[in-house]
Amino acid sequence: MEKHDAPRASDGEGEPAARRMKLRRWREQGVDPFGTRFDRTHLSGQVHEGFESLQGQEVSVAGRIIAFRRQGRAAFADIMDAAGRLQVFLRESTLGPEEFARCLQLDLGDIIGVRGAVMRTRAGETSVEPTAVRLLCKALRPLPDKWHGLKDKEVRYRQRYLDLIANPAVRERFVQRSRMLAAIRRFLADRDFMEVETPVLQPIAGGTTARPFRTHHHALGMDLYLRIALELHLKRLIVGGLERVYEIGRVFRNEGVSTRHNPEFTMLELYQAYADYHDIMRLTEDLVTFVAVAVRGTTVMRWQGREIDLRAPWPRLSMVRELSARGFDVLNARTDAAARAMATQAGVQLSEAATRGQTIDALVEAILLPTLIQPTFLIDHPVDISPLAKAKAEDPRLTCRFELIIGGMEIANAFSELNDPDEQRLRFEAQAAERERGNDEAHVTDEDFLRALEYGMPPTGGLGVGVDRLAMLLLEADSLRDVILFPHMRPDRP
RNA sequence: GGGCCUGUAGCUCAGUUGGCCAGAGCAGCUGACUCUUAAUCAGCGGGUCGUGGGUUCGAGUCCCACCGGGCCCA
Repeated sequence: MEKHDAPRASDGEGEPAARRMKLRRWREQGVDPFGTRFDRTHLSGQVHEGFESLQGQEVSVAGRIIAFRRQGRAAFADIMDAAGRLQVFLRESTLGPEEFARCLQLDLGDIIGVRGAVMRTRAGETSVEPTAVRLLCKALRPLPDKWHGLKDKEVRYRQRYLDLIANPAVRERFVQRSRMLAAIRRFLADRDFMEVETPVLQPIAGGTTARPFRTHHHALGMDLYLRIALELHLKRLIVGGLERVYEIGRVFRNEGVSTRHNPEFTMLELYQAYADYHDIMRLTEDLVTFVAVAVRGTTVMRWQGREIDLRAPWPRLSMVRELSARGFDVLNARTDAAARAMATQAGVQLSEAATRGQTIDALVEAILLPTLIQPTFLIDHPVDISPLAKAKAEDPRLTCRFELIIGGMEIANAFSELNDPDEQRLRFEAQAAERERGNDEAHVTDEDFLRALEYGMPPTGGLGVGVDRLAMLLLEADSLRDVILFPHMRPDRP
């Protein structure tokens, strides 16, 4: 194979080989292609916004080259930094022939720092005309197509950094997600909630009904589980007198992957002593509208082709009454079997052992949820699917619990926390019986938690919010994968 | 778990009924150009057509299996 002085794609495996050759050339010229630091004075946005006062002034800017237009003894490079793009106007007469020639070795994707005067081109483009250009990082792979961008969803999720480089809207969405989290923290801080962190690795995974991930602690020689909820530790803190606590953290559930499910996702859970679930409903209304206005400046969202107005108050809807109104009086069916028959009739598949509560739950999901587009508090959950919630005094078959439904999605779940340790023990025992019957999602008895309750937990209202789903709504995303930076994917085969 | 769709150059895509069909644009390389901004102009290189089988004289194209991804449903 004939060797040329200039890099040729045909010499190796295409473009990466050409870039490797340029890498060598920079080194031969005494330039470290992976620089250390650069004193930046301005972001691209500041140059654009402050042009009037900056014109003619020297600034230092840095960023990735995303476009390069050669024009004889001049060239235009567009660089991208955290704030956006900025044009760099490279001229041989300003840089000198040697330095200019060097700049022509730059590739799309390289990261450079430049120092020069702020100016405007004849075409009116605000630019920096550098007297010095420094290579800060050589890119060894080419960027996605400059015009069509990066569309392949698999690559976008697996190599999110490329998505962020190529698609500004994606970057903006994650900036907004960050603002959303900040707004939640601000809201809770204003109400004297204290942020805490509790264990992810647990000997038993409780706080909800879900299948956990299992892992192993070698030194202790024991299996541990990744948490499926934050609940039980946070309630221990209420016992300990912290009174208003919250945690925003990752939980892990060993279930399927879809546009609305990711095996690890972010939960917000908060607990407020001396409150009940009615208080928590009002708090939830305030929280969600506050965050919506903070992030979007409005309570009106456009989501999956529908308009959703988050303005409070939101209706409270009894699930059992609602089902009953549609001819499914499951709660008062004579037997569990009769209850199941109603569901089957409605075309809902159930296991043979489904309890009345599970039957109601399945019917709600099939019949009610899809109709609840505007924010709605669904209340009156059966006690057997709510093992940690206080029962209603007026009907002990139901609990003081609500789920917030928006856009047909469960966004939040809350209740007046059960604080009677003996009652809690009975609930755990009922769950254990469930497990015996083969439901491996049933709640596991947590003796340590029961002991904590025996010391006394004040009446408490608790709330859990699916942060990613809330993000879908507020950021108007169709899929969870569009609000999670690195959604779960099967391992890529090399 | 079920159904539908999908995988061709670094990126975005086209490839008729199976037959000079392995292509285009961008990106890359060479050259020209000191105000471009999807720069332009001339030329050049680049492919295990997801993987493995099968049918056929002949497969990117048809069949089967597998791998990955997307959407919808339970």
